[in-house]
Amino acid sequence: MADVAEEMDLQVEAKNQKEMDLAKMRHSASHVMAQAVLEKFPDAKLAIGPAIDTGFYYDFDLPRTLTPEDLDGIEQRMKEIAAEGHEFQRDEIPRDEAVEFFKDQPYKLELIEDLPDDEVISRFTHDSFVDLCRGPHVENTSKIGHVRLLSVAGAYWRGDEKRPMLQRIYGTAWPTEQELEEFLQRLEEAQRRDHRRLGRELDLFSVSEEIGAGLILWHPKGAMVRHLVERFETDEHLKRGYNIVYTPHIASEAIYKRSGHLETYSENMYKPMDIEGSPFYLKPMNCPGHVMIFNSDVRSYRDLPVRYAELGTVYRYERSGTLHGMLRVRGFTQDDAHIFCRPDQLQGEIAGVLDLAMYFAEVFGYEFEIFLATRPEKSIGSAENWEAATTALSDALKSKDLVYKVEEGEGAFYGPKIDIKFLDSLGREWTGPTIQVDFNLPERFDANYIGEDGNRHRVAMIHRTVLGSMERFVGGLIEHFAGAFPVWLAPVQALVVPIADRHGEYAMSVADRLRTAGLRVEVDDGSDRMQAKIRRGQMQQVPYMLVVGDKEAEADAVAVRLRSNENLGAMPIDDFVGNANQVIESKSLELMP
RNA sequence: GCCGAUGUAGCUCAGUAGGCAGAGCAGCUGUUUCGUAAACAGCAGGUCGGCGGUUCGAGUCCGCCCAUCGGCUCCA
Repeated sequence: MADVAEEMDLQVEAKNQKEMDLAKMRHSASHVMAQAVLEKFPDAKLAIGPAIDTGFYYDFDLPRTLTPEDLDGIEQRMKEIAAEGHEFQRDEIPRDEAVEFFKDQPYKLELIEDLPDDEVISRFTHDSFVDLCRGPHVENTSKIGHVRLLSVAGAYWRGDEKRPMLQRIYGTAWPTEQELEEFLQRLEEAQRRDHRRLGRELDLFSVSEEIGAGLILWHPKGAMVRHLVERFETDEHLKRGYNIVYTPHIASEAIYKRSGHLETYSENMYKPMDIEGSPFYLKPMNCPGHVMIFNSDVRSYRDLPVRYAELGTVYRYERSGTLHGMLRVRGFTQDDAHIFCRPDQLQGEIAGVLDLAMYFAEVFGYEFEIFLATRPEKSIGSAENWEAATTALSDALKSKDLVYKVEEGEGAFYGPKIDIKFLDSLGREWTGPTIQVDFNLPERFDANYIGEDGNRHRVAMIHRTVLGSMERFVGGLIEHFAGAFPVWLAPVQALVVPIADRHGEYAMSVADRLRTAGLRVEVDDGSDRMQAKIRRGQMQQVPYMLVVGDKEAEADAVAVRLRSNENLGAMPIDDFVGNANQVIESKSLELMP
């Protein structure tokens, strides 16, 4: 038993080894791809070609833009090179020789220039292709795995928009054909779940060119999902001692001067509008408003902590090319809150937020990963404050027995933070809760409280969100559940399906009873055959389809079909209502108790 | 914003060589009244993303603009 930890270590090591092998294989595949590209375009300038989580890429400066047909040809040639089994050979060369050797490759020259003086410069050669590379590589080109080229995209040299735009070819490589197929199927599955596609198919939301890019129109069904999430969110906050506040959507320039947003955040703020000669801004953040509420009165240490929560709608400028469905928008509603407390209350307050975050993760069925970001190089606030706040964050995490990873220097300039990433049912990461300690705003707004000693003290401030924004969160939910929301969130929970016209009246009476019992119900009283009605219900991911015909009308029953394709047969209406309400009240992810 | 691609009916898409704008699904009307994932027939539906240009004639060719999609973070 003593060896459990050791066993775990071995597993971690094995996992790391596997990842390294995969990266080695993929990076080697990128070299083979570069050879194929260079054969096709002898004048190509090579940039970099690393392995990434999903495969690999290589950036090229080419005489013309690539087409999908080019990719087919390049992939074909890669397979030939792989079949020929050329050995990867490493050699080291002095810096001046490297400069001479890569004299026609400006990007490689720049890379060499940036290498530290004492760095060994190495090349890898296979067949006719030589690349500046640290390695490592697989032994020969036959070991690059099962490769598929995926897409071509623009990418700035070194990610810098002031530098040349290169062409990047993305590919993936896997040890076996089967793993490649599984990966491609996961890609398809992700496409099938895309919230933009499901948003249209399930009539949840849309974006109108005439309203404007990056601005979400919530249709009744999507709005219902959002409403239910918000209601749950609000109830939980009230239970946990938060006070709800509302702050305006626009505010005068003065406040953003004082908060510092005009200095540090103006890139994301819209141009001001003129109100009787004074500039007003659309609010990009809710914090200044909450601070003003805190400052509207003298606060005693006995009043603290104060927790202001707002489903606050903010508007931020995002560059047109970065917009993405509901996930990256220009106007969105945060489930925002600011906690004002004494420094000695920080840890407890942070623990409270963690508790809430963990509860939400559980209810929505997300796994999660936690990151603690510490003081960056450029920062404000005293070393003692940073130390105390960072300790409060980590102690709060420890008090909840939560495992976390420290990200040194990744905190905001105004304070350390905890970032929690939700992992959805496909294992993909989503922005989750964040908890930030803020040293900046209390200073700028002189936010304080009267202590036991009768003196003024600087208040401690926590900025936190649990769901992020309603747009991003609901967009994430759509993909997480592939549109099949748990019953408590389903916009339509039950679809009553009369078999023939003569059952219409009974169907209506069933629907009325269910509505009275609090369920969201629709009746499909069209002249389609039952099969067609069920099909529509299935495609709309309605959890319960209630078929009613002669037998059911006679027995005061409904025949319950679940969207999981299970047919439960006839059930007294009261039994169905009891079951459904149990599922709904418990926010179960199952369809039946 | 930048690179590339795309934009035709509510949705998915076809449209050949520049010569009267099409299909399936959805919608509407009628027939059918049916027991667990698509009944049958008919009808209607379009500023071909927008603006400008070339042409006798533009969905098709050219220019500008808008929007959408894939990227621009994973650093030999």
